[in-house]
Amino acid sequence: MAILEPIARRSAESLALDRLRDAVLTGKLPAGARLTEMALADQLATSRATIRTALHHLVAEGLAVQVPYTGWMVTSLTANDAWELVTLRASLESLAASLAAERATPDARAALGAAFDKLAVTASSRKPAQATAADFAFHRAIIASAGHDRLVEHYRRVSQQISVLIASSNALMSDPYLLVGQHEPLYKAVVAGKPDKAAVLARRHVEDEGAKLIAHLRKAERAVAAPTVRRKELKS
Amino acid sequence: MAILEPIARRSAESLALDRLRDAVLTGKLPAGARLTEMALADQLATSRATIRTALHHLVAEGLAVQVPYTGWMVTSLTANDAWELVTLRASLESLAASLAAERATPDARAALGAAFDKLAVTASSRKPAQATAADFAFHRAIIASAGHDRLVEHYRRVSQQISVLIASSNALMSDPYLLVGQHEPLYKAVVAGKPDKAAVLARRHVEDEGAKLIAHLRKAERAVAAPTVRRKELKS
DNA sequence: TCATACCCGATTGTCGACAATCGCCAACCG
DNA sequence: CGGTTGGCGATTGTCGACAATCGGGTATGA
Repeated sequence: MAILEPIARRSAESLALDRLRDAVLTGKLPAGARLTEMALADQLATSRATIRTALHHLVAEGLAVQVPYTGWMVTSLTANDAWELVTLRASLESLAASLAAERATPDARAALGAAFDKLAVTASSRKPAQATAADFAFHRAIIASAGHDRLVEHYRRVSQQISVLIASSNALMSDPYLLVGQHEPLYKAVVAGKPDKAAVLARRHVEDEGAKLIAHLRKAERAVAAPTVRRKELKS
Repeated sequence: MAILEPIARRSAESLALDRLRDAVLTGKLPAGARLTEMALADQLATSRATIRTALHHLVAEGLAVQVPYTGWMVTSLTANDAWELVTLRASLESLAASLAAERATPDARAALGAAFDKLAVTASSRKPAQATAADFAFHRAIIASAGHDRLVEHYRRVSQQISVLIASSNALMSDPYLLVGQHEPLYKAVVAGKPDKAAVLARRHVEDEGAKLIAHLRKAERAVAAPTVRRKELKS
């Protein structure tokens, strides 16, 4: 019966949001960039109203901020923000690991195994970008295995901002070759169904990696006198 | 010098958001209520655009949901949602208690003490509504003491939904007389500067209270066949 | 030379109107 | 009589125009 796929007719708002989110996460719109409604409306060939709701969603996702009567800009994050994000992520991921170990379905276990295998493959191939992607995907798989919709949503908000942080700071993450060893204990604890151990390992892993990121950012902050973003840099 | 307060000229959007949030949290707009832009625009005497951005914020706060081309409605929560909210709140509050115990400033400690005293007073006065308010305020004080802006934001989102849940279910919370004893160990652990103990106590307290709420909701769900909200009930 | 007041461009805030879409219901056909 | 199709009312999605507000620059005066 089901021969034809449904054609997804999506609203312009939703399309605009996807474009904007992608541009931010890939760094095409760098942290701190000013977003003017008219310019975006021109570029995406829609009206300001459409752009406006897309920007509201972007703010809800933590990727942009709005200052009244002045404008919108891509979230700009400091080392202190990084600390906030890491501590939050550690708590959320710890909860997810615990739940995943406790109540993961066969499907979830399979997805988790696939994500871990993918991580192993990309890690040995030594391509940093792919390895980082697989790293994030593995963590997302753990979150998904928890069977907790709101947790997914909160985690998404936090991890997306961390993505921006990493992209905008050229932070060098761990050597891909080490990735497998860093994730293996957590993976095993989850599939072995040991909630408490999984929770501890998840927290420690996130905090360890986070500590490197934060240290990197603190050093960078000391090096440059942070230029406050002013109203001028429009640029077509 | 500071004799006159600055007059806060706020945008209509912001005012509308406040009205809507208040209506939801006080139950004047009950869970599951349909929100039509035109009706709200009429009542608040603004345009649909203003209402729309306010509704977007309400969604971001977790108090409403939007279904494309169909409408907006006040968040309607099930027992499973309650489980999600409680587990999340426990993790967030545990983190907050740990941080608060570790790095709370004198100001924060003072605020915490005031909140606890207020709780003790209202608890002995046996006015359920005030006691519940003081309960929430005490927990908010702990979150604030953590010095973690994003944690405040995430916690707010979770706790507001729990408020809706409690208000809409007439869930009877603990006897006010017991409130002090339930919070005292946590309070002492925080001001004594014992992060690990505070974290454990916070988690346990939230989960214990949450278990009661969830049990209450499960029973209520079994009793009534949940009526699916349809498009009809408009009501002027 | 410095402080003050004013003006001006840029951008968001607000509005009303039109188009697209959805769910329901009745008419229709087998 | 059951199922399908088409239309209808209601609501959101999208648009362009005008008003309110902000920040910076400039003229003005002592």
